[in-house]
Amino acid sequence: MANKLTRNRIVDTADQLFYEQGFEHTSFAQIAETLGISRGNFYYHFKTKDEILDAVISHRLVRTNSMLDNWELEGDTPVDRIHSFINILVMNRAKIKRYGCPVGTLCTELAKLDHPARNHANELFTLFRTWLRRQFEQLGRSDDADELAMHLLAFSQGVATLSSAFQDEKFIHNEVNRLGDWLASFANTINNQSEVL
Amino acid sequence: MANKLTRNRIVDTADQLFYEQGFEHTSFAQIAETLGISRGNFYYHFKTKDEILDAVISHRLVRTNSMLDNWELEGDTPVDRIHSFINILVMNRAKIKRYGCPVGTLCTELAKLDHPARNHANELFTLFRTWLRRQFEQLGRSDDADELAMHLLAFSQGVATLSSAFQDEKFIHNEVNRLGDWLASFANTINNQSEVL
DNA sequence: CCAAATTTAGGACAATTGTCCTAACAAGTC
DNA sequence: GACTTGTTAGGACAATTGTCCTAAATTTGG
Repeated sequence: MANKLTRNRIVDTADQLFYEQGFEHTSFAQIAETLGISRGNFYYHFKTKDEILDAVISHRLVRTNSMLDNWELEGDTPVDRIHSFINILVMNRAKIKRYGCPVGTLCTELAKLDHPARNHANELFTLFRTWLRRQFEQLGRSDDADELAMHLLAFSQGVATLSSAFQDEKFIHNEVNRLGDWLASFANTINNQSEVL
Repeated sequence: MANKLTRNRIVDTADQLFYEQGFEHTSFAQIAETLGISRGNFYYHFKTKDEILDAVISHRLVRTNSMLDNWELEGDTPVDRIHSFINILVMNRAKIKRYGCPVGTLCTELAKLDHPARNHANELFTLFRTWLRRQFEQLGRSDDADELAMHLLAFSQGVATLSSAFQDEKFIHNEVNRLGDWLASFANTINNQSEVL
């Protein structure tokens, strides 16, 4: 029990490699080699590749959850908090440009593989969706809070996909600024109807 | 030379399988088996897996190009033509729900694999981008035509990603309607500045 | 109808995959 | 210090991967 350390290191490394190379393209051997441990040791901690995937997803869920919790404590207004979400794109722009969105690309891959862990991975999206919905509700938009949450989520996904394809960080900045303007229209007048789109 | 047929059938089948399962997860053997031809025959037409990928991408480029050309002939106004683009989401909603966007998912996968054919695949995006930009220019939005094109492209990507993750066709309809409203704001007043986002 | 060229079938190849086993090592308990 | 438990190493396993070869079959052209 003393050595939860190795297990955690496996999860961390797998997490990173799955993100950068994709789940299927990352092999047992490569994770072990990256860590400098033997495949036998690996097998002791995880019987199957799917088990690592599950552990990685669970780990991401925990991390994402605590990140969202922090934003809820830090941000004074719902607009501030939504801004934190949008700013992920800017903060992680270098990695997004290279590998896309960690959530979106994983879910897309698992969907194509028709992988059992698909629903588990989708919970990551649900986490963001629910959190965003709550923010919009607090903005007095209870009627279309979920719609707005999905809209914002979709758009950030698209920005990640295109900035990766075109290798363009400036595009991220452009669209984030655009989103900032859009978000500002909520702040100015509570309960007004925002512009279309 | 008479038998360009087999080659075409290989490309068609590979195209479909790459879309539904991903490039890496689709094997030589599986394509051959699906077609009912031997792997040896396969090798006669394509020496490497990358060659098939290139052929598939080229084929998609040709098809996409002629589709865009048709839209340019059919649509009376730029708004009509852009509508044709947006409607891809509705037309292909069933497949998009299952496998995501054929262009986006392929580019994402090749980016993670750091595959030589990456740029080739990205030309598919460029095709749409250039075409959309031209439509917006014809709408009198020369200044931000490219920005609008990228914006629209990004958003459709996001819609595809999320509808696939949440297995939700209704979301596609919602967002397409939203885009319709947004687009209408261009039609009503040429050269007005549209709403943010 | 025969010879040349194209196309196909089927199997061999080394390399890699995920999985599994056994033996050695480490650590703590009595 | 012996013994149990948890951890690691290293290799074996069948299956699958992309690639390549050779021989048979088919089509084409004179």
